[in-house]
Amino acid sequence: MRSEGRGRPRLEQSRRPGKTAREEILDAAAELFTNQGYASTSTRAIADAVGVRQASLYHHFATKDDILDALLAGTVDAPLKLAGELLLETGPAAPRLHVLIVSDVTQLCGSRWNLGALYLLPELRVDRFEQFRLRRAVLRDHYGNLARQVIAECDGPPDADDLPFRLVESAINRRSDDNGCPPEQPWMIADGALRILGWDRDFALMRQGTSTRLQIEPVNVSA
Amino acid sequence: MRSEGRGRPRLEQSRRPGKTAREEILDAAAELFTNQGYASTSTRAIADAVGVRQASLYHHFATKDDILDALLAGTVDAPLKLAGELLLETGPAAPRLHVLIVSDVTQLCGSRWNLGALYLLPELRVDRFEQFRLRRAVLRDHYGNLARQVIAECDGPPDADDLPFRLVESAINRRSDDNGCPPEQPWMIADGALRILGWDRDFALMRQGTSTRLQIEPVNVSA
DNA sequence: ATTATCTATAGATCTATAGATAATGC
DNA sequence: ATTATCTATAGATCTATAGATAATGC
Repeated sequence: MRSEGRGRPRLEQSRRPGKTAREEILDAAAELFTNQGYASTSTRAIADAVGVRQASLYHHFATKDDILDALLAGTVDAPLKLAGELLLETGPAAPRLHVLIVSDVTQLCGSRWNLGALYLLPELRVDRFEQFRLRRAVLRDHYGNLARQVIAECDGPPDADDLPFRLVESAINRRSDDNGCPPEQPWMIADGALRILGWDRDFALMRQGTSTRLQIEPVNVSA
Repeated sequence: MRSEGRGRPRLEQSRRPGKTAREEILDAAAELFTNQGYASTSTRAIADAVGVRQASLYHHFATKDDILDALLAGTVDAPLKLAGELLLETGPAAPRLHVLIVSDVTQLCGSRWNLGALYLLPELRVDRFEQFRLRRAVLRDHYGNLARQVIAECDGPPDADDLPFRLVESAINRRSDDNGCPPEQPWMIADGALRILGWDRDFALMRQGTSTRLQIEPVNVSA
């Protein structure tokens, strides 16, 4: 995979996807963290999965925490950016929320490893990960913002504003329980989020609009 | 807390709730596992939190895994029992699902420690915890069963049958993110679950029936 | 000279076991 | 005798650092 580079050659051939050693390490760590747990995965195990010596990891990451942080940061950036853009748009909130959800759930279900399963780790409660916790809280707040607009538009239940975010993240649990999501998962969750906010109009039309905007192949409404 | 018992006296006084040493250990472990993580919590830390020597734990539990298993088992028993009973009843499914959800979410939000946060631990993927995984899968299946009945009754979206279970467990995430749930959380989730299945009738009446059956004080419908 | 790897290891754990000890129960 | 604790420790880790080595770049 890697062409021969600068430093001393490795003893074993590279087996991981990734153009750089850093990417190889992140891929191996993601697999092990999601399948065996963060604290239960030793730096030795990561190194073995990459095909380098344990100490070599420390040329690329100062600590084990830094590896986890790099993985987590990568999962919130895109959703946060999209949510920020959608919040600035005008017009009815329902289609914007629908787009955000389909995009996020597609990402959560389709990413190479189910990194979302690490979001609830008690290990993240320390200072080291405050940055990540804050960014996820901002994303949650953006969801709440859009949700409250939808509720106002449909005269829906005022308390339900946190539920769309929770439904989106439930894709993580489903993927973990079933070793994957069904292809319709993003649409199912997006429709469900609108329904739970009191929106009850033409779901087929809504899906059409979202699939056009995201340039994702649409999935038929099943009801 | 404990009256002087059979064996050699402890060096330190007991500081934990629990009538037996076993209960004290479980309480300490629950606090540490949910706040610092399972693998990151050493048996020494548990022993310190109880006020005994590290080796003394092994008189009550053969391994650290056994402590976790005992904690997890305690969280599924009651929901599983109630779900089984409700499934055997006849009549419309919506009120039965509503009762199950209010009961389960009340439990998830009100238990002393947020043990649900351990459900997604990758560490549970090993044989040792198959029993627990199976029981949780059965509970999920019961939810799916009731959900499909509601969907049939209301001509709701057929794909949504997994979502009530996911909404219920989202209370775990909320509790983790906000260090607690608002008091209306069980009702909000129960109503939301029905709504997402296409049920859209008198929520106030439904809450009334559930609160009567569970002998829980009702919470006003906010919409 | 710089870079990325390697070997070797310090020092700090961590789980679990062996066996002694100090209570109560019979 | 039985029970629940204690002390002590074996043996296996685990993270991170120090310093050597083998490439490329200038």
